[in-house]
Amino acid sequence: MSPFTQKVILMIQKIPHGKVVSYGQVAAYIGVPRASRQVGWILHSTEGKVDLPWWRVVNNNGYLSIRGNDTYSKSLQKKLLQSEGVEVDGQFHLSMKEFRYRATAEELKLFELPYHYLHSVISKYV
DNA sequence: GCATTGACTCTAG
DNA sequence: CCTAGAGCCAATG
Repeated sequence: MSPFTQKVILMIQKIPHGKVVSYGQVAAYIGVPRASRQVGWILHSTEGKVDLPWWRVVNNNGYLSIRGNDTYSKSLQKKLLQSEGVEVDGQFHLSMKEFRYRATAEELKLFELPYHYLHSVISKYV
């Protein structure tokens, strides 16, 4: 397991109950701002193998973008989100404005991001 | 090493 | 609000 993968997992595990983040946000928070697709890729490849709140990761416009139709599906993701208070509509859409988790500098400390970069990603997700 | 593959994102129109 | 297209980069074979 690469350092990148470990950071992705760690970041996802920090998402609080009842909140969501986007794939790109996870990537940005660990210091690789354009690696959103890899975050999705990792989530797919580790499904069922790693203990992490995968359902709290959605795309940046608020839609659930999990692809699976069987065990891991949009329906399951919707159910899990709603069970923790996140409202998801019939189009599998939710309000990022309302439910997005915003990390603080303190919470991102372990990723050792350069000072100016750290503050730019924090201000990016207001 | 090279090509392919995405649970992505951003911009333009 | 929607669609198309380009860019993205870790993981795989």
